[in-house]
Amino acid sequence: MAEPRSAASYSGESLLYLTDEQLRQGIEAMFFAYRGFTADPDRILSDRSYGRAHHRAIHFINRAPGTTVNNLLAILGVTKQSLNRVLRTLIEDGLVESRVGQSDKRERHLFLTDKGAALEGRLSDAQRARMRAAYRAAGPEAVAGFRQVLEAMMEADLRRTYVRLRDGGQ
Amino acid sequence: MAEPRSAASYSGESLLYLTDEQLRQGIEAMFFAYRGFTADPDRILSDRSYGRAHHRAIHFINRAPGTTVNNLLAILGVTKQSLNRVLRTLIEDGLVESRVGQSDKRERHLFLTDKGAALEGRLSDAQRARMRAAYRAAGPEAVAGFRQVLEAMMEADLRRTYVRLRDGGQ
DNA sequence: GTTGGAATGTCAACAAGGCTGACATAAGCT
DNA sequence: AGCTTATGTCAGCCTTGTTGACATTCCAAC
Repeated sequence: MAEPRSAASYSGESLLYLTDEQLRQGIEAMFFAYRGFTADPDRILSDRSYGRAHHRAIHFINRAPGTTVNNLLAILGVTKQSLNRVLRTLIEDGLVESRVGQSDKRERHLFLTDKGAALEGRLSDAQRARMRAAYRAAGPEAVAGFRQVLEAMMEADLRRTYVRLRDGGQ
Repeated sequence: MAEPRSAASYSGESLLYLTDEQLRQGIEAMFFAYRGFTADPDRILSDRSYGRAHHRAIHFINRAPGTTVNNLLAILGVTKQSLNRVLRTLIEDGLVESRVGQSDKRERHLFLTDKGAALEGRLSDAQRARMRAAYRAAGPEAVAGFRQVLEAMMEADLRRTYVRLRDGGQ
């Protein structure tokens, strides 16, 4: 007990929100909340023999129509082989269309079909409904803080991707 | 355009934070932030042939020493077969100790060994360091909002588990 | 022009970690 | 004695991550 705890050594400003206990509560909140976050789409997908990976692909193709496979890889952070398997089933099932690039024929540009857009809508609606309820319960100031902390938690390169998507999309 | 958008139909209070676009940004923030959230522990574990499932088990055994298998199942939300596979390797490797219950000898109470506690420390330190940086960057009000929104996003039964852990643990 | 490297995407095989189902064992409860 | 509960285990399946090998296409250097 010779050394004061770092949180107590600044008397002017309260740093009690940075104690190990507070941080651990935040970590556990993140863990439990993420389960809620994915629960509704998971339920919808469990029928169709699709999983979370399909959801992610559909989401970002909808978000940036015409994106290339390579682009999607960078966003999703998986290997191209892993993504390819998911894309193949989505293409076979007629949810995604893959068009060979005009300028560069190595590239494939990805689009949702009507059927794909329909599933995307169902998944988004469910996920947004939960998000909306949480936002409404917490209020606008809390939401602003929520977004700030999440943004600070991202790895630098993903934060750039996130911001680009956010500012590019409307 | 005959119908006004729901966000615009209340003139007294700004509900602009509930637009679909805002909600989608929140969804994507959650997705990218969770990657950052797990990145550091994942890196540490990738050497050892352990994965995220081992991390979760170790975390909650450390959190509630002496917890039973059934208890842990409820917290983690996986099947006993799945958890058992993870626990078996942790016990074999001498990170976790399983003691038969005194009052009810059917139960197994789980504890971290010194070796297990050492790994838990490394993992927590890494995860807390990122959390601390994010908290510090965002500030105390943002952190309060962050926690509020996460809590509102949990499924009801998990929120109870979360609150019980939070209030029980100091 | 040809050729060699880089970029892009596909196929095959494997591992982790979810899942269900069936079953065994031991212990508590009625 | 018989039912229920807690736990562990085996077998087999699925999703989704991985690496390695390979085909196609583009581009730049020669």
